[in-house]
This record gives sequence, structure tokens and C-alpha cells, in this order.
Amino acid sequence: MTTSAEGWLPLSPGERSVAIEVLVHGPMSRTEIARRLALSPGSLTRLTKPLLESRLLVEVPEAGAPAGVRQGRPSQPLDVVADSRYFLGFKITSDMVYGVVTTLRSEIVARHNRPLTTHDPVDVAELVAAMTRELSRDRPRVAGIGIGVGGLVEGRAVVGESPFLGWRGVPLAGLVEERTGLPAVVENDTAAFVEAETWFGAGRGLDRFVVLTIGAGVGYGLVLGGKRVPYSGGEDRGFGRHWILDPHGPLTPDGRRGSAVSLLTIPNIRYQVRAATGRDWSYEEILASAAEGEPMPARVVEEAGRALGTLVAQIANFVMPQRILLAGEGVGLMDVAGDVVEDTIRDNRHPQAEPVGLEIKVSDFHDWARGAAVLAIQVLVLGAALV
Amino acid sequence: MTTSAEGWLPLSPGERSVAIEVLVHGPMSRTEIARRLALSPGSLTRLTKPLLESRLLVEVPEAGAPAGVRQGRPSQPLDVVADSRYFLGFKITSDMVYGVVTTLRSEIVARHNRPLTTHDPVDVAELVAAMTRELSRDRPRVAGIGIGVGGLVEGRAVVGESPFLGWRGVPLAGLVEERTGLPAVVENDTAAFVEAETWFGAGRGLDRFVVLTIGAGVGYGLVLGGKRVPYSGGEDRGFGRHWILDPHGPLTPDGRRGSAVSLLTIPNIRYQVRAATGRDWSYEEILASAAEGEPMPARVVEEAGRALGTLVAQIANFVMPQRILLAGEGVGLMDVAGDVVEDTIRDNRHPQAEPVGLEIKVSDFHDWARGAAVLAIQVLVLGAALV
DNA sequence: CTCGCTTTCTTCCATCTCGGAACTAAAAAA
DNA sequence: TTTTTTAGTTCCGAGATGGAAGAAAGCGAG
Repeated sequence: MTTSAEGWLPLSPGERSVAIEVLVHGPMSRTEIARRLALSPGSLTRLTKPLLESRLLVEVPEAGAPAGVRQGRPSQPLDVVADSRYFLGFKITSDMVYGVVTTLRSEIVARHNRPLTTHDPVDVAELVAAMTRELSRDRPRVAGIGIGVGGLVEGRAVVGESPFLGWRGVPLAGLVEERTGLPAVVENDTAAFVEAETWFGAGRGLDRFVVLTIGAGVGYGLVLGGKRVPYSGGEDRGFGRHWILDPHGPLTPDGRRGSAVSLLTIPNIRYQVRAATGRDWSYEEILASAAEGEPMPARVVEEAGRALGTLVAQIANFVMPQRILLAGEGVGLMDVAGDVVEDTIRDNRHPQAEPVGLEIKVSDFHDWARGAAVLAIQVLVLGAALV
Repeated sequence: MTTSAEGWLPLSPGERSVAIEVLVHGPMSRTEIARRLALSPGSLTRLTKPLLESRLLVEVPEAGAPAGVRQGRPSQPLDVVADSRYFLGFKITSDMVYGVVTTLRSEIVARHNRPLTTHDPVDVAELVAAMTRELSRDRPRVAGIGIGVGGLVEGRAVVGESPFLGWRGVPLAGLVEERTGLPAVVENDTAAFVEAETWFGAGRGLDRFVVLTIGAGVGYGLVLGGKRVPYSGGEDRGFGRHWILDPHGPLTPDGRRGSAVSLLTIPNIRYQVRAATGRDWSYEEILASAAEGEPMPARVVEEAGRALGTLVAQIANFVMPQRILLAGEGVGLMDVAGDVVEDTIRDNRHPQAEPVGLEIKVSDFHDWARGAAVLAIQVLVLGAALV
């Protein structure tokens, strides 16, 4: 029983907002939804009826009832059927494709990686299609595919420019759709990650929200009014190369002197330590040594901590977000240099300003793939009508 | 014939959006309004009818018709009657009260200043009331008063804390209303200025917009989704004291070393030059000498230019506004150090990033008073239902 | 066990707003 | 004068909303 890619459409705007509220914020009674969306109880009966009929929402038993305290008729929570549909998400790096299967609630239920040996678009699409077959075996109700790629993506379908893959104008979504028969969306990987966190993660329900990722590069995502601000021009990793955090900072092969990229990314931190010590260190080694007080790594890590604090403070000062999510493979930095970061933030902010809502999330490539899967969820829920 | 303070209410949301569209963007035909608000022509007839009946809008002769090129039935622009109501705006500084009268379109039609010799709340209210009488003499249709004060203002009515006036919890709006019989709103001066620019100035119709003011202090205002983001905590001038733009920058009595306040405000620039030369310079003198190449002022001005460029670049990088308005008494800096500013901005941004939409506006205290008057306009148009 | 209380949810209806089709109005072009 | 073009109006049906009244479902007191 393969479900078609029809999505939830057609839904009226009111119905859609109810569906999204439940999807994003978990099971909720009609009264609760009415309160959150500022609607009358009557409207809620009307709006939920078709959603229940189409089995998009179901009534679920009341969760951990605060029995005894409660009075009156018990509420009847509504919930989405999280595993009524599955979604595939892929993150393509230069030498690996990471894939996950998620539920409608964006919980990862399976994951799978395959090395990428060629950058030929058709071969990549074939690989994604093969992984799709594997991942959707024994899992009939797959509703869509999301793919995250570093680089510029146009119209959620075409990779406009991706230096690390050497692509220009590759209609990846189409290639994958042809080979899988499933609807596919392609998006910049950071953008996908930000969408995922906005819908299902740290940015849930927030009006102003920032995502900062540290890893091989520096990523930045801005969410205003609950919607991600699309990048314009300078895309993705490119940003941080020009954020000068310390004009007297280290000079590295990548990024300008003292830039966020030079100071914060894993390759450049490793470069700095290697240049000073003459031998190769892993990122974890550097952090561990710094924690133990070895001078050279400690200096580099402390400098990175100060840079990160400066960066976070600047963002907090100018954007005034309700929360800043710090994610990526490089956030281990916070374990070692957390105090430096905190101090630097405090040092660069008005003492009476609201404390920065900083949240740390260790994330790996599967989280990026999960982000891509969220795009597929959004398409299903909202229809193709996305920005 | 004193018009009551009833405002335009009650207006339906649709009617209000039409009224605001015309108020803010100038005379417009029904078709044009329909296009901008994405409404049907039929709706426009319906929505404009009551507005025309209440004389809130009027039909005006078609402006500079591109005769000859035009075909079909000529359009019939609608406009507000700009001088159907007048609004008073006051800006209170520690030694002066600046007042203006504006039209509904926020054009200044009269201005008036009076020295402030005491900081006693009642005396200040009396002075504002006296100025109100003078300004509204021969001008019967005054609809409201807006007052801008440096410091923290609560509920658009009470000055929560204003260090320079030595106030704490002064219900200024009430005091003025009692003495004038006119509705009064009080707001932080920078906030008022930002509102004015958002409705009637550089931020008109923009989604993401930033105002940066340089003068006695540094002011910052953020507009997202067409609405000003309210300050939380660290208010107003206080901000910039902690924005460190150059850790090795000058140390001044006010603001941290190398902070925006130290580097950019007029008093601190004058302090730097005085400290180095041993004599007092006016701000204009400093700029002129710098322009002529005199080394010491030139160094201070160049440093200020770099700081401003850094600041603008940071804002552009993180907030990605469609426009940044640079205003205040200190923007003369741009005439002398404009190139340095531009260079520094370019230096701190991704080369492919969209160029910064930087707009310069020389403004004096009357522009701040005008900003306060806009608050009164907003209250009239939107009703008390403001944030 | 029943009655009353409380809270949730449903039913029903008056109201409001909108879009769309058909129509009128006004000017230029043929 | 007729046709074309654009602006604006009239009219009506579709859809969404809130509010009032009522039904439902549990709890506890008597």
C-alpha cells in the first residue's frame, strides 16, 4: 500500500495551522489548540473534524493524567500518527552520503551511510536511489525524500553551485525523483538543518532564533517571525570567512586573518596546532590536551573560545534572538572553553541585557540528514508552496 | 471645534490596512491598493466606502498624469487629508525641550524649543503643557501628543528610569494629559525615532530594517516583519558602551575601551582630540581638520570610520536587513570618512553578499521630536492597541 | 445511586469578509 | 462614432468565525 505523494492537501489555512501545531508541539487537546491559536472552541470542532476523518490526526488516550487534581470532563488530546508516513533524508558530503529514515515527528528510526566514490551527478543520484531502496525496504509508507547539499540550491530542486562537488546547475531533485518515484526536495544543508531545528528542535515556536554551526566550516541561519531568512548571495560556509573576530588573530590557509573560519573550524584549529608543534593532532586530542593545561593547545582553544564568545555576543546584541543554537561537530569546544566563552559573552554585552539563551547541541552528519528529511515533511504538510 | 481623541476607530482590520497603506505610501488608486494588499477590486470598493464617508480618505485629482501614454478610464487616487489633524511631538533632553507640530503625514509644520531649568516631573509636565498651548494656538485640530525621553519607558506612559533626568517611575503621560486634555504617549526617544522611520522614513514598507544613530550616544533599533523589536533590558544608549569594536581602541571616560561609544560618539571623539592636543575642539572643527589632513584629528576620525564600518558590517552580516539607516547628529563623519567606512564594510563581508543598503540621514533634535509625534499618529490610527 | 459541579467538546446560527462575474464609467484609439 | 482599454461598482455565493446553548464525561457529596 504505497501512499501517494499527495500530501495533506488540500487543507484550508485554518486546518493546516491546527495540523502544524499538533505536529510540532505534540499531542494537545482541542481546548489547548484553541488557546494557542486564539480560536473559538466551535472553530476547533470544525477544523479538527476533517483532519480526524482523513486520519491525519487521531484521538489518543490522555497522557500522564494529573489524576485527583483534575476536575470536569477529561480532555481528549489529538495527535498525529507519527509513523503513518516515513521520510528519507540525505546529506551529501564529498566522500560520503549519509541517510536517515524519520517519522512524521522527525525522529530517526534508521540510518545508513555509503561512501561516495564519484561526483558524477547521475552516479550520485543512483547512489541515493539505491540507498532509498535499502532504507525503504520493509517500510512501505515512505512519503518523500529530502537532500542536503553544501552550496547554492535553487528552487529546492537544482544545485546551482557546489564547489566541493564541482557541480553547477545539477537538477538533483529531478534525477532522484526519476529513479525513485518519490517526491524529492534539495536544499542547502545548513538551511535544511535550520528548518529542522525551527520546526522540531531548539527553535520550536520561537519568533527570533539563530543557529550557528561549527565544524568543517561555520554555518549561520536566521529565523525571524518563525520563518528562516533565505540567504542572499554569500552562501553557507562562505559567510564566516569574512567575519573578522580578532584582527590580530591567526593566519590560516582558509579564511581571512582572525576570521571565524580561521579561529573556530576544526580544520583550522588543527592547522594552527600542527603549525606550532610540527605534528598532526586530532580535534579531540587538542581539546583533551587543552583541558589538561598543555600550553600550546590551550592557547589555541582559549583563543577559539574568545572568538566564539565574541561571535555569540555580536549576534545577541544585534539580532536579539530568543535563543541561539550552537551545533555541529565542533561544539566540543564548549566543554573545554565554556567558561571563556561565557566570560567573553558577558564582556561584550550590556550587564542589564537579557542573558543569551544559548543552547548547545552536539550533532553529527545524521543530524544534517535529518534536517533534510524535515524538508520532505514540510513539503508534505504545507504542499509545494514553500519559499 | 476641538476634535475628540476618538481616533479612527472603530475600523475593521481590512479598513485599517487600507488606511495605513495610503497614509504611509501616499495617494494611491483603488487598483493600486488592491494590488499591494492582494485584495480583489470588489473588496476595495467595500473597504474604501466607509473611509471616504468618514472623510478619513478623500478622492484627489490624479497627480502628474503621464498623459498620452495612458489608456482607459483614469484612476482615482485616494489620499488622507494630511492636515485634517495635527500632532505634537516633544523630545526632552536634560536642558532643553524640543517641540514640533506635524501633519498626519508626519511633515513638520512648526517647531519650538524651550530651555529646561528643572527636572521636577511636575515642572516638566507644566512646560510641555505650556509649549502645547503655544504650538496649538491657531491650530484647532490637534489630536495627540507624543513625548520622547531617553531612558526606560513602561507601557508608553511611565518613565521607568531615566538617569539623565534622575527620574524613576514618573507617570509623564498622565501628568501631561491632565494639563492639556489631549491624549499623550511617552516612549523611549530612540524607539520613537525608529517607529517614525519605519512608518514614514527610510524603513517604509521594509521587512528587515535597522536604525543606527550616532550623536551624544549610540542608538540601535531593529525592525523585523515591519515591527520594531522592543528592547529588553539594556536600553537605548547603554547598548553601545559594550559593543567592543576594537579591543586596542582608545580608552575614554565613557564606554569601555574601544567600544562603539568610545569610538563614535561626539563627546568621546572630542575627548580623544582634546586629550591629545590639550585644547577643546568642536565636532565640526575636528571633521574639517581631518578632511584637510591634519594628522591627529585625521587619525581619530579614521579610527571612527573603521569602527563604524565594522559595526555596520556586523549588523549587515547577522541581521541581513534590507536597509540600514544611519542617523543622528554625528553622521557628518560619513562626509569625511565615508571611504574608510565603505572599505571597512567591504572588508568585513563576503564579496558575493548583497551590498549593504546604507542610508545616511542628518538629523537634529527636531527629528527626534517628530519621531515622538509619530507615536501619537500611530495611537490615533491603530487605537491604543499597541505593543 | 443520584444529583450537582466542572470542564470539554459539539451543534447551530448570525455575521462578516472575501473573491468572482457581470456590469457601468471614463477616457483614448481606430 | 465605435471599439478598446482600464477603473471601479454591484451583487451574490462560499467559507470562516465567534458566541450561545446544549450535550458529554468525569468527580465528589450526600
